[in-house]
Amino acid sequence: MGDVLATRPKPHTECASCRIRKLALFKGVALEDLQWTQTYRSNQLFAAAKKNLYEEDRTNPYAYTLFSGWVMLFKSLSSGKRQILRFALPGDFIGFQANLTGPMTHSARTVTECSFCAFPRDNLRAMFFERPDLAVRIAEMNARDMDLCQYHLLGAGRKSARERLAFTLLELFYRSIRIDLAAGASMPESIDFPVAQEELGDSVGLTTVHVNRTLRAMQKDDLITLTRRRLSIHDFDRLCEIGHFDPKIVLGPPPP
Amino acid sequence: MGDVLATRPKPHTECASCRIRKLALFKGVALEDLQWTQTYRSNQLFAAAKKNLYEEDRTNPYAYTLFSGWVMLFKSLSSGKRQILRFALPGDFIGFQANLTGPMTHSARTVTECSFCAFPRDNLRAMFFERPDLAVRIAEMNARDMDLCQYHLLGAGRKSARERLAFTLLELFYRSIRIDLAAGASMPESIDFPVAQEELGDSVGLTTVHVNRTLRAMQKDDLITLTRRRLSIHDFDRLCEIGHFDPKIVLGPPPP
DNA sequence: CGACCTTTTGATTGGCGTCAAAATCTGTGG
DNA sequence: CCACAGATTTTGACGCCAATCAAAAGGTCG
Repeated sequence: MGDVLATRPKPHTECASCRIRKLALFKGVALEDLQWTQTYRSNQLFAAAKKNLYEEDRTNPYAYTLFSGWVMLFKSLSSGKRQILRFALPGDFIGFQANLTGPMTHSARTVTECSFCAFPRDNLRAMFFERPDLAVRIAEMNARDMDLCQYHLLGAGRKSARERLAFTLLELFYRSIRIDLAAGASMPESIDFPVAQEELGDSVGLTTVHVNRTLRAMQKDDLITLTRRRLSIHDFDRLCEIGHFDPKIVLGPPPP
Repeated sequence: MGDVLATRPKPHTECASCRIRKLALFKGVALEDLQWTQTYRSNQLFAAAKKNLYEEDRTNPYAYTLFSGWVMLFKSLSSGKRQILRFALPGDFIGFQANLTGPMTHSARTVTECSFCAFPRDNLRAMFFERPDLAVRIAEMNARDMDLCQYHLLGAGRKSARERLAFTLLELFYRSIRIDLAAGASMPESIDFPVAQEELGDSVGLTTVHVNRTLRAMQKDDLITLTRRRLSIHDFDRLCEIGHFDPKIVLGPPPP
């Protein structure tokens, strides 16, 4: 509810923010142009883990580019059930929606500590008209998010528990290493994985209990290991097949 | 598969296309500007019911504005299972996605006879840069589609069969009367409903058999009637409550 | 160290899927 | 206008995947 966003200037590694800029909204934008957008944005913000950024049905004056940390976006039912729509990772743009001045259509909450930069939402339209390249870029980023949403709809509607989890684990794995891969690093076998099993369940449409049983079974089959906030994938090929996942979904087509 | 799109110049009512223009991509665009876009688009096209417009994983040179008829967009699994992502209704823009030159991320197939206008996809980017207002409009339409997709994800992940069907029936009802309502007509009690129960199932993530049983039960409870391609809604309030549906989702906030 | 999460395990239930077949509708050609 | 094939809807019996209920076992952090 009343979790407010703090503007602490301290706990943040400088280089993360810099690396992100190369992938986020301003990818490929010249430096002087970045100065230009300063007029449209406020300062860098920070939030602790498990803080609400904004809530469904309430207005929120900002949209954000996430610099570091994981955020979950979700919708809730009056019954208390919750569906996570997607996890936002560093570089993602969140809070953009059709009705820029109306109430939010979903809630956002930090999973880990996060840092981001906020854009006043009522400036966005003006900014797009002045900078069509940014508008196109937003449209494309949004289309990518849409694509992911459709994959998850396919999963929730038509896949078994194991298939859904395989897909989601692979998706988060590849998304989380994408930045490093782009920088030429080799593929790691494991990643930091700050998502609790309850949140995994809310993301794929299963109960915590069933998520636990299914993960356990997948571990016994030597597909993955998932312990104390760390995810290892042991058999990419088999897991991709089970989850109907193709790394290209996240990484894009391989360069020629 | 090889269902090709015919360019028949005949069976089409003129006024439908005209009404649609007021809601579609070019809503509020001056007439002379519409001429301008002629250079970017090809002629009006027609297709019979149950024809494929384009297919997942294959490239398709066009994006479309639908003028009349219903189209279903869906993803398939190798197992043959299918998930309908959304139904496109007159005025909707289809075939836009993050990777404009790459293969389609989903398939499209006509439900009824349809007419539409096609845009060469590789011109779209150029068009957006020349006309930022259209880029913004695309971004907004896309964001609205995204919002709907998220509602369906919530449904497939967290709602019961009856709740999902209530939502989808109401959504299609309101979307289908939206154009007439905007023209000042009063709310009808029933609409043409060309969607088979199998397709309803593929849309909400249920089997045909269970869709049938659930619809039947909802009819017994005097909520709806659904026979021979016609949907009547008898108790809007109760159905909205069951489906967690708010007409504002489709109609937007009421004018002040 | 103690309160509170998060994970794990067991027992039981139930909503929806699966399989099968009949009934009804649709449209197409004779 | 009827006959017939194929599509769509309807009904019944049965099974299973995942939900629910309950509680123990770790982990984490003040």
